[in-house]
Amino acid sequence: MNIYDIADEAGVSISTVSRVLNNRSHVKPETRKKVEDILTKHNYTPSAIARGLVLKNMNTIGIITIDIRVPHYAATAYVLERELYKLGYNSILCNTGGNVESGADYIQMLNKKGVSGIILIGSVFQNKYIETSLIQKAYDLPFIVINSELRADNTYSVMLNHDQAVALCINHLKDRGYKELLFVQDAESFSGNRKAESFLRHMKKNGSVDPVNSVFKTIRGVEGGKAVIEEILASGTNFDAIIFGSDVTAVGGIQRLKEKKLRIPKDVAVIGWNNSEYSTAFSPALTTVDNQDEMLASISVKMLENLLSDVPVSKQIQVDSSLIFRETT
Amino acid sequence: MNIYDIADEAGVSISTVSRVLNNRSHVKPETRKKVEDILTKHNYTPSAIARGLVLKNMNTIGIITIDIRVPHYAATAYVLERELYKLGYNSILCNTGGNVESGADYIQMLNKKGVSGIILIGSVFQNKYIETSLIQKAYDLPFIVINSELRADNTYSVMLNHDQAVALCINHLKDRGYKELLFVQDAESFSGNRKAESFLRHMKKNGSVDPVNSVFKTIRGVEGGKAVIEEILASGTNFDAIIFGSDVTAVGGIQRLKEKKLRIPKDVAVIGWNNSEYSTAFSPALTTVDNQDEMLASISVKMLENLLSDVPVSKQIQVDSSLIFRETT
DNA sequence: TTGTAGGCGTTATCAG
DNA sequence: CTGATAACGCCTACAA
Repeated sequence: MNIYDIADEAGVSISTVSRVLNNRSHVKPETRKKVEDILTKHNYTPSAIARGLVLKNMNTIGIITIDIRVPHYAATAYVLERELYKLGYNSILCNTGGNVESGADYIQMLNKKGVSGIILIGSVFQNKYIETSLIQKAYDLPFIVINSELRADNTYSVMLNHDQAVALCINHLKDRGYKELLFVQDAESFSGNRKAESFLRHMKKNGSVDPVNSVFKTIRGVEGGKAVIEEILASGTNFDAIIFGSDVTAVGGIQRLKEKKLRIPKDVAVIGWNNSEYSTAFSPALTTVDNQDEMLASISVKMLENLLSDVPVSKQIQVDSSLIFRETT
Repeated sequence: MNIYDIADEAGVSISTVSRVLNNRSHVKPETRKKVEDILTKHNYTPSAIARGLVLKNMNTIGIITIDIRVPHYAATAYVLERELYKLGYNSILCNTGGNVESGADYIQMLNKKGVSGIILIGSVFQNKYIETSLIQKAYDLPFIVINSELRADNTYSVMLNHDQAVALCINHLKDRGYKELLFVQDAESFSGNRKAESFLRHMKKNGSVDPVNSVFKTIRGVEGGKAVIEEILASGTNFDAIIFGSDVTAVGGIQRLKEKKLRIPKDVAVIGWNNSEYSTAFSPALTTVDNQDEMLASISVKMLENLLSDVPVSKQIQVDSSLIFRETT
């Protein structure tokens, strides 16, 4: 059933059918009614593909992430998809699995499928490869990058103000009387690096004795958290507060700290990051940084919407964070 | 840049270009080479939309779920997307947010965008509305339903063998010497109901004294777990083992049990469900049911692939589960 | 082996 | 207010 069939049955031309379909003016009420009846009678829906061909636009956008199973990414993707849908767009989900080439592939596919734009969640691309090959493959598509950045035209970044967030943590801990702060970086991503750098910068500024040795690295997760505590203890570093790059890692860290008979927050204060389910799932409940996933996602959609209607948009937006106080500080 | 431009530059017709594009035979090697050079020179990729119009197929499939933020669903979606991509399909992600009408909307959109099939993760639709309105909107599309079912033609189900999984739990607990088993249902979904029904059936078969009062309901999550323990305790029911509908809820339950000075697994055995991150994040590590998310997803993709190539496919597939033994039993 | 022409289902531009 | 007709970019008989 296509527009011709409808036109025939209504005894009008396809132009008229098209007009009522897109409810344009310049069509007599009676005619409109007649066509609409037939439309609903057949439960007719126009082919988005054919429309896409002429409009060069399928009302879809691509969402690329490393792995949708990461709760933090899923939270972002959820809001993106829902907001986009409200605006009439469908979302094509792409998981690169951490493979950059696979990401470039996706971009090419998305491009030929006529997406209107692409939103990247996190550090999907981290090397220079991207800035040559990849952007060529879709140089006229707008890219929104959440919590990372791409050095190319028509790419826009929306990110947490990591620097401000870290400052929040440090000030809170200082206020509470903690003096020897540590940061645990549990990802080599853009955000991970930013947090660590900010931490170092603030510590130096505060005249901390040995800021350089106050950052420890581990892998994200409960085990990583346990391991890094061992490492910190073994290093002989003095500390009375630890900021973790994410809640899961913090949870692992807390477990090991407890096993070592260190009381929280009496002996050691702990701050997590993400305000995830983990932060309230166990006792003591984690003081944590609100990652603003929903906000970042909403802003990204708004930005894309503006971009697509030629409304000027700033190249980068940073969103301030807030601390959620619970039992570990 | 389109197929005409390429043809012009190569001094051939568009049919020839089309042939090399789809690497068909019947084209002289030299001609092919010549065209290919120009193709790569311009980094040309054919428009999937135009191709879709004539082929009536965009090589995309729709994935509908209630909420991608649910880890269990995200795990499924991840595998679905990756496997589908290997087969050349892109995935359009849809979150209904629990709204059935919104789900029907999605189906209509997917249909007019020319998806080749739709995969539902979980109990996206649970009422009769679906079976009339919804199926009409896309009656010729194949539907694969994971861990739920739809009463309509061309819908196929892939699900965990809940009955076998529950039997596994019960037998394991009995073997360990536990006698008074309880089941906590934490979702009114298809799976949730199936687990509870299976539990009841097995308990009756085993001649349990009061099977009916051995199922308690709560809401999914840490708080739900805590609450249901209070309820169980208040009810005066005797018990020495509890099977929870999911790990998160079990984790909450364990916390409250511990607070009540009940030792695990000495006084009470606990089994979770999903083998999620929660099951190993805390001590004691949860004995849990493997939900087989990856397997269900893989099978779903395989099924869809067969369906799309007219290979006969069974209407329903059930996958046996296994128990992962840890410290709570 | 290659080229021509028609069709896929819309939208858009002109006339009328 | 309405109707031809030409795109949109590709695939595919059918011809050559």
